[in-house]
Amino acid sequence: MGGRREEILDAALDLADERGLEALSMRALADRVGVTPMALYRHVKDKAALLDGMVGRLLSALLPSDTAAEQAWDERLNALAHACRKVTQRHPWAAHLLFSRPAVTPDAVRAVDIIYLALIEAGVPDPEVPRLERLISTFVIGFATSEASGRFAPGVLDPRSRRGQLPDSELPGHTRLGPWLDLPVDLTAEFEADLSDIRRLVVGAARGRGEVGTAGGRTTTGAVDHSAPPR
Amino acid sequence: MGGRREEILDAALDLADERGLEALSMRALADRVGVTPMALYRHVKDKAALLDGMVGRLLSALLPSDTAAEQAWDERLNALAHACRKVTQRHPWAAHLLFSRPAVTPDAVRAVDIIYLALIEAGVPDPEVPRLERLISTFVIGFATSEASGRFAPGVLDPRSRRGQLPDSELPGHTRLGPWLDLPVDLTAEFEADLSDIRRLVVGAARGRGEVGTAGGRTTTGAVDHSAPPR
DNA sequence: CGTATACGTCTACACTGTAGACCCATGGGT
DNA sequence: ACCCATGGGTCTACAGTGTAGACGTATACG
Repeated sequence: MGGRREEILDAALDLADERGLEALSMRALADRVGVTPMALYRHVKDKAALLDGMVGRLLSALLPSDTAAEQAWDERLNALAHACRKVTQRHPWAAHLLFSRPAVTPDAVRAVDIIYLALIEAGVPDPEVPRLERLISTFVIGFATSEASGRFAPGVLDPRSRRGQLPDSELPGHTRLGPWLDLPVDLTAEFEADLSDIRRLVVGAARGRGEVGTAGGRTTTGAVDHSAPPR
Repeated sequence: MGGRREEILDAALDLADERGLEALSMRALADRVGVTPMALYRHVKDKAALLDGMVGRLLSALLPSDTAAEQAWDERLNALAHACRKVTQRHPWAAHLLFSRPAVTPDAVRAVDIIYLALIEAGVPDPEVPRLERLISTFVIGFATSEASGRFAPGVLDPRSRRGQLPDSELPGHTRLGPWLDLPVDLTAEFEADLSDIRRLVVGAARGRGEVGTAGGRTTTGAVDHSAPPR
């Protein structure tokens, strides 16, 4: 009963993987399923709904495949982050959709809950947890999207020629960093390092930390007000 | 000489602001400019090039409007971040484009340079600067995009009904956080808090920091190898 | 004068998403 | 035996989309 919808979604996934998202038209998809374009609308309200269904399928297939709940909080966070990156590596077209559609599917909520639990276990005070969840997920999805859509490096022009557009005097930072900019980046290592930094940030939030403050004399604590519990 | 192109780009900006990005067709734009669709192609290679030109114009108009270079590094970072968010607040459609098109325009490079300089001045060791720049810009753009495309909250369903899809036993994190999830979030305050956290992360990278380590016994330092300077 | 250059128009093509009407097999219920 | 609801599929048609190609025209410069 109704396995047809999943067939269609999977066909759409394959098609997008092979020929890119912009090649995913209702007609092309119908062709691949071996059916008339309009037949798809029996199983999918819209093209938008089709896309939603596709990311839903991705999330359910790859995110909460966690058999191990015995790991430490930071390992669980890491696993989730890497799973997310793996998805957008396998399906680069999906990255943008993760941003456009709010995380409203059950599996997405489940993923959020995993992060909540990890933060709580890390000792982050309850009122801070939602903010940190958003911070983490935003960064992870942002990194994955940047990588998938080529915002990080190579592009068509290497950093050298990119810089060439402007006189060196306009770009003191670039000239100062000089050779460091030209080496190829190992994005996996960088992702790891970033996650490690974020982990540090979480443990910082776990102890009340107010003394680490910035060098610039600013006094904001980085915490939103949580003096009074909500009614 | 060629002021026509800017006229067209500005008309496109206005149109996208008023009626959204999906209403920006070559025909509609041509109408607004008072011209035939094909006339646009004299000034713009593609529709893609049109979009690129639009974000270029946004960046050049709003990002490096910095008259004050006398501020401390963290204030300059803050200013840049807030400018970015302001852009995507005024032009929500632009958020996705920031991710899709690599930062290749001169103004984008200039923005990157500003971040480089700030990090250097903060005392971050040279080899770490590019990574931290990517981390920061990724987060800032990610936050702006999330906000602009409704990934953060309200959406159509409030958190209560969202949670309702799943049994509470499946979402221990949500139930534990309970009331904190239902209050409206002040995204401006949250952004500020996030930036403050990131600032802390930067000063952490500035001193060699290796002792803060995670609670879980993991020993990664978060730094990529920078023992040997590149040739 | 001639000619190049910038700008614009018209027509046409191949595609897109999708509304509306119609068709046909299956399986119960009466 | 009938009827008819339901799930699946087809055909046609419409309004839009981006854009290639050929053709026009007006100004500026040799």
